[in-house]
Amino acid sequence: MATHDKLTPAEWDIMEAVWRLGGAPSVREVMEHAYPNGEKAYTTVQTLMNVLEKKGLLRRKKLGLVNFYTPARAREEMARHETRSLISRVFNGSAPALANFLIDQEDLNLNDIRQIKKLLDEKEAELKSK
Amino acid sequence: MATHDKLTPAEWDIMEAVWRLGGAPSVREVMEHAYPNGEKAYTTVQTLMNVLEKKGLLRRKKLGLVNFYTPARAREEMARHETRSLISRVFNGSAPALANFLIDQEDLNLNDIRQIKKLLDEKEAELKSK
DNA sequence: ATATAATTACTAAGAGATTAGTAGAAACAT
DNA sequence: ATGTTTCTACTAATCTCTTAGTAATTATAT
Repeated sequence: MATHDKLTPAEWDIMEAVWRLGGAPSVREVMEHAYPNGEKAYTTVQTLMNVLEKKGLLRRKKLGLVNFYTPARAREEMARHETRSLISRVFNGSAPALANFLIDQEDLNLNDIRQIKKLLDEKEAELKSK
Repeated sequence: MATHDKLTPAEWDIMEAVWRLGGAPSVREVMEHAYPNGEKAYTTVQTLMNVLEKKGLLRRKKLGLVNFYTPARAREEMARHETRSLISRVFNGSAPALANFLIDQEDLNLNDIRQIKKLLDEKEAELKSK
């Protein structure tokens, strides 16, 4: 249920911090990591984290009187989700179309290109072997 | 001013229709194209289009008593913007990281791979010639 | 000419996102 | 033991997005 809620920007900030910190950070740790200059109030961060728990993206465990939060999904999983959403909205559902666009529009240097080609070779070999 | 407002999902729907229709469609044309089964009320579409005009993404011109709208930005420009936003949020600002992810995670067939390689070759040649 | 239809401008209600305050409990410092 | 800090739970204000209604205006049909 609520298997795939989309992350809002503020929520993404929080998740980034949780993923980055690793383990089971508290509200305070997340706040200090995500907003080192007090950009957001403590209770704002707390609220966001509880919203994320309700959405099923964080898990909460109380030790003593303090809540500790762990991510319910890997960052990579979210990256895939966001990427697919871009592909379907903007590139008409075609991953190759996004790839083309990237190569056309974004700044890739010779090194990048070489590396991407290597990956493609590997993928190609993998496909052929099946 | 307001040089780069992000498109919300509903706004994206509208812009898609405007881009697709070409020329200078009216509210009714956009509505019929974007929501052929009356999913949204006429005035909803109207409101969205006026918001988009305020945000600088559509231009409005009144002929007789009817407003006609033209996109203020090309679809490709928006695609670039959205893609960059993904790259910076999710891929730590690295376009090659997204490319790698795509190749790893998305379903590319042999044809796709061949075509992407071709593009890479062209890009490589272009870079070397400078 | 009068009713009907289409369009606009304006307004607003409801939902979701963002921000943060307040009250109360627990721990801590002196 | 009392005052300070830190945390939670709860509440709420504000903002943005989404949806659509209403009133006025113009065009169309008969």
